[in-house]
Amino acid sequence: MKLPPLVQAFVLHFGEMGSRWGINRTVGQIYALLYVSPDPLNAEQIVEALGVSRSNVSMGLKELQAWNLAIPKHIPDDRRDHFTTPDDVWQILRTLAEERKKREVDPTLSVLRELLMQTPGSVEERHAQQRMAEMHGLIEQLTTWYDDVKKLETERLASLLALGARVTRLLEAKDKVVGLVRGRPGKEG
Amino acid sequence: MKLPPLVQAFVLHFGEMGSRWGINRTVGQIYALLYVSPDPLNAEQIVEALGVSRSNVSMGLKELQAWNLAIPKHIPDDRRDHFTTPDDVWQILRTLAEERKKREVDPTLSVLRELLMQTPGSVEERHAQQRMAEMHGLIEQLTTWYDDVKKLETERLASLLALGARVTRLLEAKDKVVGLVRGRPGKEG
DNA sequence: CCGACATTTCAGGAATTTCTGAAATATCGG
DNA sequence: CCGATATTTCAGAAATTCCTGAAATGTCGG
Repeated sequence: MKLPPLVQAFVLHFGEMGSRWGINRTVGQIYALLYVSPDPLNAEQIVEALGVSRSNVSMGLKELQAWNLAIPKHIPDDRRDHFTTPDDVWQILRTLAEERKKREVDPTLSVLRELLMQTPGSVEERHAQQRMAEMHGLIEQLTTWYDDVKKLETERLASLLALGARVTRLLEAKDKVVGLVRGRPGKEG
Repeated sequence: MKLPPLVQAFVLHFGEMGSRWGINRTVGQIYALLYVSPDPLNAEQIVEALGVSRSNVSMGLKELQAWNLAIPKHIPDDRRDHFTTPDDVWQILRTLAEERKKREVDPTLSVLRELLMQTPGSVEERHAQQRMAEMHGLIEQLTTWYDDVKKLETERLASLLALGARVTRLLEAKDKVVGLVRGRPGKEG
């Protein structure tokens, strides 16, 4: 691997973190490399930069494309595929959230739904089902919120983030004034 | 593994998902089992329920404790350690977020900070640093928001979630009325 | 259809992670 | 301190995941 020191450090870090993020080292490194690269790179350039096999790069790029984290960019008069990462970091965040939800949350949600349909055959199963219902409720609430928030444009999302928890205070104030929660007064004393 | 069908299905699912969550099968299964169990379980009971080795359970429990996802419960007149999961699913969510942040985000944040301190030695490094700065900015904003929000009690967090993206509309309305953003008028036309 | 080049597939070896059984350590009542 | 019981450690076996090189497949201009 022959890369400017700064880039190399970044790439190596992403490789190491890979396992914690549920991707493998090469995939992490390829992503990092594409992310900081000023121009789209082709597979051969990645091979040279990272010192891994051509086939490994091919598989890594395929996985990154499945994650929508590497996008092919055609370079005129060049038959080889070139790749970049989406350049807007907010878009990357959305993509990441979407894909992780799809892979890590949705399957569990559907299993929970299925199990909650069944009739418990014992006290233990009855209790287990109650716990599953709690988990299901939480996940459903989170995903509903997520589906809702992901539609926001970057600018609004950003300003919402910037507001942080202060948002509650604002809402409470507003609650009192406008009677937002359908006539009920504010909750806190 | 001899478990009521409902429980078994749940446990097996968590085992399978384990790899996607970055934990191993046994750890996932132990967690699932404890989660749906009406009473705290000791290591031997887990061994019997899951059909894995005693030592594996020991290691699994240790890891879950490191994640604060298994908590020891002392049973009177019994020398053996018994374990449960925290019962409030919201608390579990917080714990999970906290631990994942610590393991998956913080190291990257500190690497980024370090690399951003260095002086770039070429145009490529200059560009790479700019990209890193973008990533750093995003992560920092997210963690600031997270630090802020995690202090909210469950009830407020829940009602904030329930509000979802509608929160922006409320804020815009309020913005216009109260002049929240320090005298600036609302942004959209 | 051919030849040149680009990419993908895939069997099997390498590396890593997980799991086990045996031994070591810890903790308790007496 | 002893014996009984509970837990942890850890070396190596088992399982899984990752990576490579070779072969197959795809794609283009001519």
